[in-house]
Amino acid sequence: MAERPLRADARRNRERVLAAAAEAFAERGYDVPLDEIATAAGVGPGTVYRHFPTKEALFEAVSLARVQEHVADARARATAVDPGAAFDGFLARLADEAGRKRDLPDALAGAGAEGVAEAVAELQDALGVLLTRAQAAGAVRREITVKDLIALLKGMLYVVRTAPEPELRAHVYAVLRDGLRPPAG
Amino acid sequence: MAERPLRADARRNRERVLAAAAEAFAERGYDVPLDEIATAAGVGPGTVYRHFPTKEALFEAVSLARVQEHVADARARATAVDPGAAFDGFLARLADEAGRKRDLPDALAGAGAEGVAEAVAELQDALGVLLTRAQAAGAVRREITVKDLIALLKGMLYVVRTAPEPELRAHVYAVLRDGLRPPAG
DNA sequence: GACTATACGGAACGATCGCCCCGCTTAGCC
DNA sequence: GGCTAAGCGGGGCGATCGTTCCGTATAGTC
Repeated sequence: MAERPLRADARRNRERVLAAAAEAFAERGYDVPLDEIATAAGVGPGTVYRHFPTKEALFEAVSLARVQEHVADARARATAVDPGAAFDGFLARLADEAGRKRDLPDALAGAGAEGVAEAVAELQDALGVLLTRAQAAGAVRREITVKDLIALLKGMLYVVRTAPEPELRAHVYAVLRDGLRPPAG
Repeated sequence: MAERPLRADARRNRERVLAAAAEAFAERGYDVPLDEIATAAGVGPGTVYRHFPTKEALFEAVSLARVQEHVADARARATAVDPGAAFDGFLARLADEAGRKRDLPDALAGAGAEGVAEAVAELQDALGVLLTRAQAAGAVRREITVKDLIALLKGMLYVVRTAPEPELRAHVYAVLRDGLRPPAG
């Protein structure tokens, strides 16, 4: 165990690779060749493999960071005075982020990764709090489960990713938000 | 021009390839190796290329058929007495179909194909009729455009494709349907 | 049944890409 | 400054896959 600390250059390179990968995956999805990520990081492919055993592992590392970011966001909103607004705020931020990060839907899908699945579970918990509170406040229909919600979010992210027009996005968001409200009649 | 008619075996093989491709794309998306499609069709890869200049062309042919199927469906519902029900029916059928056809979202996306884009335009027209009538009947909120609707449909198809549980699908459908209704207040 | 254009099958080519190896460089330490 | 282990780079291997080529088979025609 007792992991020896990384050499300074190694740590720097690891970070560069992560940053380059985050950007590359965000812009072009999982399909970017690994060599391109390496080049963007100013590093050889071998170096990437020194830090991440596999391309998928690299993707997972990036996904993990992405998901955890939103876990933190959800937690931060968990105690807001207005549960409905807190819920909406989370959705809005997620939608906004998705416009810049092509890989967000895939990250949420987990792709069968160990650590990411755990983070998604955390996200479920954190989102569950937001959801339950919003439901209790009458801002969201009651039969929706956290799983439903995450599925819907993935759908929204997918739409946003393939449709850059802000107006269209706004409509999609509005439909989702209103669809989540308790039915009128 | 004056295309000479295909030889009998050629026409049979062409059809087999199309059928095999439709099934393969439906189940596994665009990523199925072409050789597998050929094998499933009981044909060599060369034969596939005799009928379709490129793998993408084959995919487009399949997509075209898929989209046209729904164009026909939309048109058939255009004159129904209850515009709201007609609209709902179209949505429901589309959602149902998506469960069995992984490639439907991509087909709708058009993927930059000549003929498919045209079919999607037709779908827009046909859907536009359904939409306008549903809006006039007060069954769908007015600010939604056909483009919004198609984007939302793509999102729904994506969700359905990645989530096999029927209950979850039903919830997603319900949220979408209710989100499309005119807001209560 | 023979002839020919059409079509078929599948081996092989080339490009792409994930991943590994190994000789060279360099950080960390005395 | 010298020593050593950690780290680096990039050439290259192997697998996958789209596509092509060409010798063989067969439908269509007389």
